[in-house]
Amino acid sequence: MSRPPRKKAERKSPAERASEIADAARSIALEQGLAAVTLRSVATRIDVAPALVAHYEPNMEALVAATFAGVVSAEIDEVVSLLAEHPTPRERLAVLLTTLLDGTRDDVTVVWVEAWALGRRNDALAASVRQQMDSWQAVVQGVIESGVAAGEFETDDAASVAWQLLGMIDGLNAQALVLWGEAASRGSLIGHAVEGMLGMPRGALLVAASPAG
Amino acid sequence: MSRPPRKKAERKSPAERASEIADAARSIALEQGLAAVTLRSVATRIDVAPALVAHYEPNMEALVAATFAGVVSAEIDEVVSLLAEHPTPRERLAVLLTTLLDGTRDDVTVVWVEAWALGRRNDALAASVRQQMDSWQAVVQGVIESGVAAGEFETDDAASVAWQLLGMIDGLNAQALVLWGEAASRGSLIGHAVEGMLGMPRGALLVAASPAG
DNA sequence: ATCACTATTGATCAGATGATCAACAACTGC
DNA sequence: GCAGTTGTTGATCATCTGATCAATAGTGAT
Repeated sequence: MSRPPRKKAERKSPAERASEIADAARSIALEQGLAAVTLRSVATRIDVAPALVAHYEPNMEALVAATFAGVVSAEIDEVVSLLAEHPTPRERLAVLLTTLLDGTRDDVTVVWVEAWALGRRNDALAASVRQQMDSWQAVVQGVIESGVAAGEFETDDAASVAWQLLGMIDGLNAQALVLWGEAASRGSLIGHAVEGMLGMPRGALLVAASPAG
Repeated sequence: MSRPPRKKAERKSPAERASEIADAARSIALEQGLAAVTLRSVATRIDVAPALVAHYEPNMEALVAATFAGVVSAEIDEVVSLLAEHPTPRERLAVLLTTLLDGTRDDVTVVWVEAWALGRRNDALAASVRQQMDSWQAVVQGVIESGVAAGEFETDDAASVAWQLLGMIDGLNAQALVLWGEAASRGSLIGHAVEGMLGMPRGALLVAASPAG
């Protein structure tokens, strides 16, 4: 009862239509997960025939993979610029943990979780996943290395610590996504865990993390 | 070229057939993931008509949920009995981390990851996931509490530490599943993380963890 | 041996999915 | 204006999914 049968879509330039498709795919992914990004769901959202979406994309695997990459790289950029606002490595690490674990980005977490699962049957997506994980790792490793250089952290393998940290964050977010209220608040204890990994005194990391936290 | 067209399935007792179906679903889940557990894949594996599987199960959601629960509860039982072989809480915790992070159970990790994703569209599965997470948490919490009582660990919230620990383990396993060789070895650093969470001296946890490790 | 019971099946449905292609129609350049 | 280019579409396919149901054929009880 809500579909005024679409007449004909406005004719647009390929570039414009392509980005419209990408945007639609992106918002569907964030709202309903990657699995909901289908030929027809994308077409419906921008009020266009399914065949048009197929015309613009080589195949759906590619669109899903590209959508995943877009969502995650946007998240990375956002966090990176947030980190840039803070002077010391300790602060940056604290902000990193806080912002990634406060539940603000649960929609992105859903995308991650579905990407891990779908990636087992979508090679292009699997490649995107590995690539974005590498990007994340590079960001975290950078923070850690600067902290080591500044004498705030202590480790001889910043790369591994970065991987470990990412794994922990992802796991806690996935867990929170499923339990949703049942589990303990994430983030309070991970501080001590990270202190342990980086040879910091107990409580040194999250002291005065956010001004009004 | 490999299907001698099935003639007729042997007639079996309901109990026997039901467990045969459960077993088939279980092995499919471990070999190919939960998403591969379909009416037809299960029927094919036990060489039976799809309708028979439907006859034994109220619906596929239920079978998938039950299969997940079966896989995970078996894993829990296995780990619990492994823990029972070790006397001190510190050893038990070390064994717990080691056995869950050595890659031995990657097939179960796949099931977990797909359960998180599929659970968003399968309520019965979502309920099973929450239930099994609770079971896991209880096991870990028990280890931690015994360690606190023995004066080996230090925390005033064993429940939260258990949740945190599980989240970390799940995340690291999921990560290892995707990267598979690219990432650092899991488990070496988590020891220090856990030491941080439980107020232990650096290196105290994984010393002499496994006899020949 | 015959009968009632029931495990099992083939056929079939409805609903998704991705994908292709000839045809239409709106621009653009001449 | 007219023609060529091309964005767009409807129709249609092939596959996969879960699910239902009347009909068949073993099985155990009498």
